[in-house]
Amino acid sequence: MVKITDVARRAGVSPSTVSYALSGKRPISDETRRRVEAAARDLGYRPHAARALAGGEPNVLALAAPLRAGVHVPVVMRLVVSVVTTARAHDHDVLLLTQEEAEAGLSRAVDTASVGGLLLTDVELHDPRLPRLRSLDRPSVLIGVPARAYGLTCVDLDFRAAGEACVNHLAELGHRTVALVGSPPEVYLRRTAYAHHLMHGFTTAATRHGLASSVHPGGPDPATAPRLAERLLHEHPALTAVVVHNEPLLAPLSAAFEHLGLRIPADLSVMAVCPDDLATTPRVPVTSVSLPADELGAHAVDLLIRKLHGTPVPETTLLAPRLTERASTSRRTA
Amino acid sequence: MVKITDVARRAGVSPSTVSYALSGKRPISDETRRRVEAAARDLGYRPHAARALAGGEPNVLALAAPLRAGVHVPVVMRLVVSVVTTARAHDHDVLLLTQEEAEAGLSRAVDTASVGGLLLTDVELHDPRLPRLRSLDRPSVLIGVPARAYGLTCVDLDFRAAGEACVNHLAELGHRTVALVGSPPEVYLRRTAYAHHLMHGFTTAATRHGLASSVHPGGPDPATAPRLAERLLHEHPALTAVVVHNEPLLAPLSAAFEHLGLRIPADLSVMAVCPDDLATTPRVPVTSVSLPADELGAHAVDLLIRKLHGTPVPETTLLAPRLTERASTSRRTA
DNA sequence: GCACGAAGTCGAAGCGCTTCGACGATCGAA
DNA sequence: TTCGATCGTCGAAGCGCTTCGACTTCGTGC
Repeated sequence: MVKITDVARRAGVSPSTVSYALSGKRPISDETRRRVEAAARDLGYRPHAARALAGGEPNVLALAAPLRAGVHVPVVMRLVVSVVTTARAHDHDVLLLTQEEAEAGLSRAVDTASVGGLLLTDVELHDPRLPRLRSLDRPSVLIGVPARAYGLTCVDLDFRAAGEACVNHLAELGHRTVALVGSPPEVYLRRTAYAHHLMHGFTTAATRHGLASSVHPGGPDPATAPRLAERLLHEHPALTAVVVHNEPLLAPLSAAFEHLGLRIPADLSVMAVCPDDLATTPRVPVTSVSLPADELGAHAVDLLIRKLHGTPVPETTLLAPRLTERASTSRRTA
Repeated sequence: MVKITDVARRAGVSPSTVSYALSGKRPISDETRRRVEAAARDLGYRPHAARALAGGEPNVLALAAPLRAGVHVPVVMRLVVSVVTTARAHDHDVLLLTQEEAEAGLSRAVDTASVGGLLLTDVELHDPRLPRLRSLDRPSVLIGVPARAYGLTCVDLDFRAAGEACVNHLAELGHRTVALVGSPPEVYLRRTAYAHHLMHGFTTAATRHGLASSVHPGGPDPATAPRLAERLLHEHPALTAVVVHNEPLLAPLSAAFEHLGLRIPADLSVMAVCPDDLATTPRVPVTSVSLPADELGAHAVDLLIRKLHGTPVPETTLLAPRLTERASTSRRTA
């Protein structure tokens, strides 16, 4: 392993000069800097973790991504990838924490490895990790907005507005009875923030528009789609529009409705809240509010990096929902 | 932050005694050890990364999981989770590296953070990361078996045997014309190890049994399933059995065949190589060779930890394929 | 021509921890 | 009783790096 003294010797300067030349924290003559840089390059010098010890900036972020039951894996994965990629762009690596020891894991990560900041996903309204998080004096960013966000930095899609946007769209199209097919029950039982906010927005907007509305957690298993479709139609005969906030169910549910003889959108309008590419999977492309997992991850990391630099950042950043009309929604005809 | 001197002061001993008491590397009287442990507990002491600097064991593993096009995300995620979980059980954390800078990332990880060992997934037959890996003198484990595995430690499902097992099973059932629906083309273009080995096993066994066989890369998009089903039947009129090694395509492809009027297994036997729970997704549960992602991740970490401890480990570990008969295969009747 | 500040460099200290070499105490064996 | 071995503990060194406080040159203004 090539160390800073090796570089110093080769460049004919002292270690501290190498440090300054490489970090730019003190003025160094062009001549010297060039020699140092050349030496570093020739030797393949890469600074060692000791940097963190000696007061250098830590360059690892911890990502707490508990993969809990009921979350759609590909979406989480996209988030993870965008986090890692963005972190790399800022010259940081990512330490991955999962379910196990969620709370203790945070503390451990903070001082065991040279973790500079924390990123939490799958945030619950009353997330048990928050007290620990507040007590740790490390910058952190939540991907998701808990009930009490005071003093925390949060980013998320504005799920409440997303729910409202769906209902507004359907109300404008003249629909009077709408249903939300949401995440699996366990997601609501945990009071997962995003699911809660979306449902809240959906219900509120429906009430405001005077629509009849109902909410149905959907199983994660696509095989349950046909049964669910039947149940919806049976329990709500006047139903003319469905909002699906459940990725694995979207395509099979659309198919199931068509199987039951409903034409989309003529007989039933379908909307979704999901990543854009999923919205085009069903036979009829689905009008949807985009779930920008990549953007969320990138934004979260950007904020965290800013906090690491001591730049003040907004407390809660909500990405405005983007609704894209596709072929699955139309004016109510029935 | 609580440091070792704090604990030492509170326990009324010197820092070195604390270190020894906690690590057990030298005999310490019960009395003293208890006091030290109590002090550490009271103060909430957790050792800092400096440990690595001073010659302690590094406790971070790097997981290089390039999420390349065409791989089935949920399977990778399962692998990742089992790696993280198992690593935690061994008191290690996991640094996640993705696509970007695959090769440089390895080197960086090794000396920037206190990474003790490396785990590579998505291994290609002639993986460009291998030279770098060999030059780094850090223990590593590949999840996947490249063409030249000499001097490396690899773990994987025995995909070759898996391919053979499928064909053997079908041959025993009297099938004479079989097809393999494989991973997306890009996976083969990269010469991804697992896909290659499975195809190889499939083809070899088919030849040995004198079966007519064909191989068809399958798109990742479920929507392409109906077309693919038609094409298969059209190009191979005598086809009576299909092996699917393509998770997202399994259910839609089964459905597509049934849609075309084929009864499974009466008219067409279907097999899969996939995680067990996916095999039960299609209407007719599919006879399958299990893809034990959890086991693979756990095993890989176990091996890596053993290597970190200096224990010799086998060069290549191949998990024997486990074939489970379900309702989708039967004796050829046609 | 001199004092003074800026530019450029260096040496040394210290980050939190482990580990090596001592050192006193205790104990059994001679 | 004495000697050596063992046990339990401590102090100090050092891991690779950053940073602070000098110190030495210069160039500039008067």
